[in-house]
Amino acid sequence: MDVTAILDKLNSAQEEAVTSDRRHLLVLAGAGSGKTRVLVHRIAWQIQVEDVPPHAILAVTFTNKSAREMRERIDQLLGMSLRGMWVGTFHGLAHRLLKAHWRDVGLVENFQILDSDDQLRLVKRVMRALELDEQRWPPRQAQWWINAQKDEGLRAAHIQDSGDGHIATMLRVYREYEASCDRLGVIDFAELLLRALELWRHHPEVLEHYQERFQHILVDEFQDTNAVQYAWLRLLAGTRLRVTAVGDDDQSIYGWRGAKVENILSYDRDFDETHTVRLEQNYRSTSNILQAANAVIEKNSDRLGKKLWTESGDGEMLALYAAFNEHDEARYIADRLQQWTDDGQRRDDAAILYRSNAQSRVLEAALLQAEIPYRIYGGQRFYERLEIKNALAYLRLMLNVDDDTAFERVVNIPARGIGERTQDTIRQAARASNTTLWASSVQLVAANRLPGRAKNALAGFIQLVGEMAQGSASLKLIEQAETAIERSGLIDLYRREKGERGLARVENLEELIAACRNFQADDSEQPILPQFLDQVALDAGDRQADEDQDAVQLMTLHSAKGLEFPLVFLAGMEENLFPHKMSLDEPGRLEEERRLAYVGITRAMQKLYLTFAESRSIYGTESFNSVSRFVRDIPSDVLEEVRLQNTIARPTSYSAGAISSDIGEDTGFALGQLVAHQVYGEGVILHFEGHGPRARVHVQFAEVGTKILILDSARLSVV
DNA sequence: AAGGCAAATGTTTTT
DNA sequence: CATTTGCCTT
Repeated sequence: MDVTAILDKLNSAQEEAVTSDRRHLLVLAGAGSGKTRVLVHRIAWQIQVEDVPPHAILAVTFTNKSAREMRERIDQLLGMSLRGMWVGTFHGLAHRLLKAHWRDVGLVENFQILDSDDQLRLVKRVMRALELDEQRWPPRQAQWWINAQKDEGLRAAHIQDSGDGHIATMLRVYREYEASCDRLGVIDFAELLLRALELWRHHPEVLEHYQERFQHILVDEFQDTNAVQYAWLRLLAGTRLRVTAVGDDDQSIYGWRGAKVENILSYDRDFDETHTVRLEQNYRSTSNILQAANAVIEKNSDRLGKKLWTESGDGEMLALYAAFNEHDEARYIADRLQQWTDDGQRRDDAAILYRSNAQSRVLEAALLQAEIPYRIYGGQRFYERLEIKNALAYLRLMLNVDDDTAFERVVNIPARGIGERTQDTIRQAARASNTTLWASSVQLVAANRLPGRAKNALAGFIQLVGEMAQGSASLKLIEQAETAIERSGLIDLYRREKGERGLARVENLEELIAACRNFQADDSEQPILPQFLDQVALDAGDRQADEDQDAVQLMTLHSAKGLEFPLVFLAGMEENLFPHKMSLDEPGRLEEERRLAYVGITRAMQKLYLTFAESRSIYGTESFNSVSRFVRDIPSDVLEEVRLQNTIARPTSYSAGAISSDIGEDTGFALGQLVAHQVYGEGVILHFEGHGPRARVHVQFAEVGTKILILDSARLSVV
């Protein structure tokens, strides 16, 4: 076997990782160090050199995107398709297992997946049934709590009722929620993983079967595994399977979602015969950028420790822009982007990253004004949109009229006179006779136990769905989707909806049809619709953005993980915003913010701009934050501060809002001068900044504190 | 049952 | 500030 193709172009650390023959392997892969490459090449190594059959390999990722990418790259490298190899997300694999072993874990055969939106609805209903005050007990919080327990592997029965009011209440909701899920035959995302774990725990024979089948497990983004995923892996690994874990403790940014960095920190304790390889050579960024990243992350404790380096040159300095406010910040970024494209660069190569979504508005406005095309990532995902979920609910009903979740969702959409009252009656009847909403509706109509109007409306619905379902199993997927969207009246409903919104909804429904057209079933023997619905439930649907236009990318730091851009802006580098004020009190959470900063910095390949605003309006109130501590951690020899007209070396400290100043010679004012403002009253001039029309002045007012004003428009008068 | 208004509320979100 | 939510009216 010629192994040169597999080892070709790997550096020594990468090669060490690819070829390691110790039982377990931990690859600590720094940002931009060729992590996916190592994973893919190691799989190729196992198949071609170690003669492991593809079906004995299990590769686990977190996102569908990376699963797809991995599969593609292996196919490419080996020049063949590896049928039989399992590559998927934790959730996808869990789903696959549960589909095969539903009986063993107490599920119904056609169990449905509950997404977070459906989950919240169900939690709400449960809480209403328990007569809990929604003010006092926000359903979102209960949902959060339940998921947190599940992520830790705790069922309601495992949790001790400490008598504490809060926990006791949450526990009651959890119990009821569990019961409801069982009754409805639905499972949420966390439950997929938990059941898959219980499958191993309670069915050794099943576990053994898979332990015999697989020889290698490879896990990507290992730092993001939660307690259940980790336990699942350890059980599967048993004493024979070999595990390759690839991850970066410095990029663990999902702790708030249950991810445990500890898993990677304690890997070689829990798995014996472990070899650890560090990938520290970076192929992405300039040396200056890496220096900044290293300096920021070094301040964290509890690291396994890594230092990125590169063979490429220093590159450009990092730039820091101190904006007067968020609008100034946005305008500055737009200016730089304009220049970038004027220099002949692609907008696609530039990204603006921020801590929270709320920051995107102002940036958008500035880009719009500057006529710079942009694309926003994040926000609502395709399959989570209202109109899409409604269409899918009709599809689910066509497949199975007893799908209560779907029934409830669309029984009155479009409005057909089946209001809250009628629905309540149906629910009660269903519960009383222990049957589904559909069955009890049929009974209620037949038994004439509803007011005339409601009865007719409900009978109409029953007939409609019945007709839609009729013979639909023999139709093509796309025809079924058309039925769901048109016959249900959904499309007309949204066509009538006025404004942008209605238009967008109609377009989205058309998009759904297109998705059906393109859908490829895994198993062509089986009916296609259920396969489509399952896939949709587990795939958020890559955010539908028109890829064709060259556009600047806007996204949160979290969504930027794994991506890279020649030009990056990190906007809003301010205390309280980043690190976010919610994370300030706990050291652990602060460290996660720091890792987020590290992730942000390491996205940049050539040029990195850091910007912050001295004044920022958040939710209507103005706040003055100092520059982020993460900026202050960047060594001054790789960072230069940008001023409006000229560039000066970065001052050594930013303490107490000290901003270097130019003297406003031609302004008629002097430092320390007493001035008056029409609104703020009297104050003292502290600093001048900039020149010409954008010159700013810092004034300490007696009554309202320090304000930064644009000199031209402030209309200050000498006292 | 739909539409209008006031009130509440606002970190990050792979599945 | 701006959007979503829930309550209330017709």
